[in-house]
Amino acid sequence: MTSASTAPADQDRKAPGRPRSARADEAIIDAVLDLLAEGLSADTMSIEAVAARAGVGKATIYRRWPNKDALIVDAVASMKGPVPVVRGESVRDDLIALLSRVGQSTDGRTAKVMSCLLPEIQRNTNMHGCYQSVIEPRRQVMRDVLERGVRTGVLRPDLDVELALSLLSGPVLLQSLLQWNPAVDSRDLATRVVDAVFAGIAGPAQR
Amino acid sequence: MTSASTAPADQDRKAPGRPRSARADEAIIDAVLDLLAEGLSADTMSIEAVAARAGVGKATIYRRWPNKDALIVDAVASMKGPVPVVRGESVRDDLIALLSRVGQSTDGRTAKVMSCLLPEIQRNTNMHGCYQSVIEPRRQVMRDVLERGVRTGVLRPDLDVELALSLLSGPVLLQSLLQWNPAVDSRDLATRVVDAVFAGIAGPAQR
Amino acid sequence: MTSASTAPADQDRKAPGRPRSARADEAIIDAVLDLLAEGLSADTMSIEAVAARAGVGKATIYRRWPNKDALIVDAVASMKGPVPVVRGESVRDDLIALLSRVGQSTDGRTAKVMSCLLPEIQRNTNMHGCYQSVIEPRRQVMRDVLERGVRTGVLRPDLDVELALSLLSGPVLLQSLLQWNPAVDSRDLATRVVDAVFAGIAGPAQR
Amino acid sequence: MTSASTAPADQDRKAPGRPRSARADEAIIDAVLDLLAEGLSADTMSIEAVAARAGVGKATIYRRWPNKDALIVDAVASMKGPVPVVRGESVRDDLIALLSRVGQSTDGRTAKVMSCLLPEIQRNTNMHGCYQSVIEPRRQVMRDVLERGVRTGVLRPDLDVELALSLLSGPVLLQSLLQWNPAVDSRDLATRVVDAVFAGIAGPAQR
DNA sequence: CGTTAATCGAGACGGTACGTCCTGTCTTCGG
DNA sequence: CCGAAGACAGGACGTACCGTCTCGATTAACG
Repeated sequence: MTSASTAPADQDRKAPGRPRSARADEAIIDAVLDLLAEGLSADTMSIEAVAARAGVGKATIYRRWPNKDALIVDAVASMKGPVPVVRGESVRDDLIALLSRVGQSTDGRTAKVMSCLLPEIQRNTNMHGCYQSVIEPRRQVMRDVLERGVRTGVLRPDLDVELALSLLSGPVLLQSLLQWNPAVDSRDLATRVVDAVFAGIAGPAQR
Repeated sequence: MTSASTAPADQDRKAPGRPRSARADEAIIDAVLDLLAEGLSADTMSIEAVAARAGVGKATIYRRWPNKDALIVDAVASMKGPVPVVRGESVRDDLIALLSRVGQSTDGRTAKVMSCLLPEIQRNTNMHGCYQSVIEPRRQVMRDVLERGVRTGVLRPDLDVELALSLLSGPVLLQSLLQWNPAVDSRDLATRVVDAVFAGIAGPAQR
Repeated sequence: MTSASTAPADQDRKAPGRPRSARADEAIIDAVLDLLAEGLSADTMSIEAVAARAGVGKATIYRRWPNKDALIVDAVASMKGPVPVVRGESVRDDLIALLSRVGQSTDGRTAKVMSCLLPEIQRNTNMHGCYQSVIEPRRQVMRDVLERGVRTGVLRPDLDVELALSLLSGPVLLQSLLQWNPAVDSRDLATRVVDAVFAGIAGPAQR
Repeated sequence: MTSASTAPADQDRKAPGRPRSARADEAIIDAVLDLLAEGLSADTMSIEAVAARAGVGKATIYRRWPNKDALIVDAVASMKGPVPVVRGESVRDDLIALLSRVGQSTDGRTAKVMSCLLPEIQRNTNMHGCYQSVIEPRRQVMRDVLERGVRTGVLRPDLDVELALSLLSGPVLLQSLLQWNPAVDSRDLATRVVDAVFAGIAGPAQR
């Protein structure tokens, strides 16, 4: 996933010279996440600070990533961990479980860092690769759940899956992005969103 | 609205010396919007570039705004124009009208600039004032429409208005933020979102 | 003399904007001379160290001089002080006086710094301006003395003045450049060189 | 002469392992001389460029020389070739012959490189070894010629040999160092210097 | 003939300095 | 007093080398 990963099977030829230090990779990624968690934005964070924190020369960073954006993309991607797996029984429970993970993580700093990712994407062309590696796989899991729901009749047969994807993830993402209310419980919000989207908001006069 | 605007009627005392040039104000705001429309982010945009584009000295900018963030907030706020007014007949039509305006504008550059605003808010404390002056008024208009819907029975009597606000604006904002599909028509998306949220996505097996 | 000297009479138009600080000029030159006197060579000396020592930003240095070489040339030139004036009575005494000053100065650091100048000249094209501003004026003084000697008959009527210039200054400069023997007294060496060049080294068998 | 030359007779123990490549030695020295001849100074020349030009790893250079200065000293020393031998008949002709070689060589690049040597000596302590191996032997040859001249009566009996050494070599070295006039013929200059120093420059009024 | 050990090329390592650019403040001038 | 122009101290940028190190692959002489 890391752009600098020297896939050993890419070519049978292995690279000459001293191999790159895995410890440096870790230290750099860790330093980026630390600094992001300390509240620095992607632009405020300086490469020099990353190098100092990681105990690494600047060149060691620039050897691996062409620019700060690529570095941050990789750092964030590494933090997200594996793509979640759903239980596959209840469509509603699966959706709640998936949405609960948005903007939350076992690791404390994940929550702070995650919201740095989306903003950069739309305004920074270099960040578009991030979408592919991080966001899209998770969207695909949710898409699968929705299609299963259509097949089993839990969801409307004429459902626009992409639209439903937006209906569900939009509100949750917006909350984590803008943190209008940081006290909101992630699981509780997810439950309320799923239920409301399932049932609709129309009243008696509408039907 | 401009934080530095020396409202002449604010005090009976008139300012001594040369009054500030209104032309400079306009030129500066215009330059900021131009640069944002050209794709620069709030951080990439340098004050020096704004000054050069506006044909103005840097001091003239710093005399009016304490820092770059405040300048951008004002620039974006000035661009959004007046708070929209709804027709007040059909709740559904009013919601569609409001959501259609998100991420779109008569002015071509508005669409590009708007999505620069939200990302900055949650990570930049200086930007929180922006929320108050730009976003919240528009949320209030939609909140009013939703409450009217509850009263008239078009919406559920037990509706959580804030949640409904998120359900409706989340998907639309997310689309404009991430521009997953730039070809999406703004009005069409708004219509589909409103209808889906009204009716819900649950299928026959669910009921 | 300073390349950055904003000659006020150069144009009747005076520069707009804030004028350059004379204190910064002095502080920078002083820092360069200090560092050179501490034994750093022209290459070992870093611009960053100069800026730190002078309490000045790097940009303030680069605004005045295009590169390190030009800075050093100016620093050394400023140190040499005014072109010496001879008494004009005895040709021999004038030559001894002029040669004594080579590689020596009342200021302690001058001696250490001076020898940094010549080596750079021949190998660094940027340094050629230094020759014009520092060395050549002093050569001209000695040239005048020699021509006076030819007119008064103290020196041969067919004397090649340029060659004599080399005969006299070569040995003295070489001593100061290479410091083969740092204990050599500057005035004593000058006296012995002048007398030997006057009389020649040929023995009885030669005449 | 090479400081790193593992004299095989130095110890009876011969080194185990793969012996050092003589081709690498040559290639490195050659690359240094090439780069110097291309106008790079001792400091401008980077070890990395030497390694690249020589087709050699950097470690192969650092295994042989402790630093750049030592490398350059050896490179220049190797270029100077053997100490010249004089014919021993005419003192004047021998001196002219010796001085003509200063700053000139059959090899085209020698002339360019030689003047890089002296400047470094006096300001770079690491270079002092260079004086011993290159310059002093040549000075000794000239010293012998001068002492022979004193014995045979061609030169003054009370001649200060060291001073005479400076009188003769100073002007010639200075010319090659500063290249005030690159068109000067080396042999012609030597002749004029020797004759002038022999005869002195004093005129009729002096005697 | 296989072991051993120093060599080779290549290049990554932690650093330092480069020269450029931008920030937010200041200092001058003319209007 | 305002406006423009621009200098100021500071600091991050991305590049280039430094001198050291770590690789796999040679390349001899020794056992």
